[in-house]
Amino acid sequence: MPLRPELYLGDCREELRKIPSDSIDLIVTSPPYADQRQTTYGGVSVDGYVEWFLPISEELLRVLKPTGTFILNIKEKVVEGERSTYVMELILEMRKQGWLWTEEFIWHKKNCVPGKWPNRFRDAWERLLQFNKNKKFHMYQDAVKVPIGNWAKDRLKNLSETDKIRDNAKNGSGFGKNVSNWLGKETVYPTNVIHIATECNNKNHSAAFPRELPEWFIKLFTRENDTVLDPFMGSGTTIDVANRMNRNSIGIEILPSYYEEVERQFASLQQSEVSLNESSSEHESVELTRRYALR
Amino acid sequence: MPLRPELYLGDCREELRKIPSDSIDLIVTSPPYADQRQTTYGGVSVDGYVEWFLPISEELLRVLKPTGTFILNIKEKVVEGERSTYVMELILEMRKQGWLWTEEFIWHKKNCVPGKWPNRFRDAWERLLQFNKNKKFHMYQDAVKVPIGNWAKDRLKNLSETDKIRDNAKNGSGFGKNVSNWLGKETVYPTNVIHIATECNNKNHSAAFPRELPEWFIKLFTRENDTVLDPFMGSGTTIDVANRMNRNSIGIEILPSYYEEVERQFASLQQSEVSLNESSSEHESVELTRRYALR
DNA sequence: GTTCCGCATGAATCGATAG
DNA sequence: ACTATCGATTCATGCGGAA
Repeated sequence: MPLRPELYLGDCREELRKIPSDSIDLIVTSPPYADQRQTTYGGVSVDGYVEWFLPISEELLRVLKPTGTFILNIKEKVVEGERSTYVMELILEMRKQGWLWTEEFIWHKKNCVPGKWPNRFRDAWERLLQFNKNKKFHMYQDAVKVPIGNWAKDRLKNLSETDKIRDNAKNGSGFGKNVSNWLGKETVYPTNVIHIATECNNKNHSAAFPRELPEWFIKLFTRENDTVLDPFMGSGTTIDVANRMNRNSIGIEILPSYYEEVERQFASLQQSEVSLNESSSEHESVELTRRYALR
Repeated sequence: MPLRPELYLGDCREELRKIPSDSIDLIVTSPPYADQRQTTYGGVSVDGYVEWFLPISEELLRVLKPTGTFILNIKEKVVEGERSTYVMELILEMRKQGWLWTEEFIWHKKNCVPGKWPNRFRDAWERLLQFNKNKKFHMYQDAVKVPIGNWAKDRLKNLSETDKIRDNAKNGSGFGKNVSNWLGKETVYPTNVIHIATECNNKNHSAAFPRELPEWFIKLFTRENDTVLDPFMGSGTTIDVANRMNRNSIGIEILPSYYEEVERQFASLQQSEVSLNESSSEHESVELTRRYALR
């Protein structure tokens, strides 16, 4: 029986109050970065960022289960030639709230934004900050093991010289690969560097971050029927991935256009699932298995 | 004619005073992390780390040229299940000293230490913090260009009409491109993620970083005959690389065993130079005299 | 069914110019 | 002097239609 996401339209500072304490297993979110996405969101300034975020993180601390995890995707921008310090300040302040700053994963982007400047290179990484309420938390490491051995050797053989120079570490990546290829291969635990590309389709809009990112953290920190929360839902990537992975999901979005789009998406999904159950179309289930490698 | 490194035995808090102000083009160093290498700097505790480092960074600020760069390789350790915050606190304090925190490069380690812990994965990255005295500094970006990706071979083979003119992004993001400008392009600028392997030669050195790391920064931030400083020389990797790249180099090391080893290494190099020096130019000997006068 | 190939898309930043 | 706007610059990827 498919789970249905719980969606809220509104400012998460308000909407979060409707969520019971100690009820969420995993929060994965990518809030609007300072002075970014001005066209869609109001645009939180660099100076006021920490002050703006702290009431939200306070609520997130309340709703998270003691064994749960909060993954925050963020990156500071450059201001007058310097990296801003608001992310560091945010970490320090969140610790005062009671959060533990457990780990910092790195999202190493294979395709980062282009551009050239006289005194800096393109920014190819973002922070994935892990916060917890307690030193003990649920982590299902086996769920994200990646293959190694012959598989990696064969793959490396086919890479160009360029690729060998720039990217021949397969240990930290390999997400989203077809699981059937891994059968019979040895697997190892990944590292704290996640090396994947941003999604850039040539359609109307692309996702905030690639599906593999929430997928990886959902695998790592939750099991089926656990609950995943994204207080900055956007186009609903995290919620959609969680839903397909049989997790309960809660999404909050302040922009009606995004909210309605996600709502439509799940309404139509519900429809197709009904017909799927009736005709049990082979093609659809293969498609789902291939794309998300779940279940 | 080969340059000779200038070596100091002692605590860099003292030894740095012997170096003239505004004389260094690049500082690349990997200081002992908190609670590591206890025998050398007496085991700097996590709590006292910032306090210990600030007098050193103060001196480094003094000796660096206005156009120079300071690259600090550091990573916070885990204390009681949490990442320590001393690196963030250090950045904030160094900014108060007058340093600009220009950029944070990531060293993505291809082969990181093996191991497994119940609630964290292997640590596959370290920070390479870039600090400067001014917004304008020397950066020789062309010296570190890397081969272009394979996509270019096919992509640039036959250009479409839109490729031949400037093609602005449809969404008003401000991006645009003129692909025809790329014809014949074989190299591109790198990103701020440096993806190289740790060296695993079985020498009994503790935690020297791979030669490619200082080499990359020396290429990027200095030219020949510029001066490179490593106040925590260790086994002398940075100094040796700088020397071979025809940069002047200054190394400070507190441990006699390390110091003597590096000195021996360059003494033997000197031997082979003596025979060459009989036909040496005026300029070179003047240079050597000046260097030794500093000691 | 595959593979090939064209194309649109970026959580950007700097410096010059205008108000 | 100080702020706001605008043009220039850049590269790897996934998608979809064609071969």
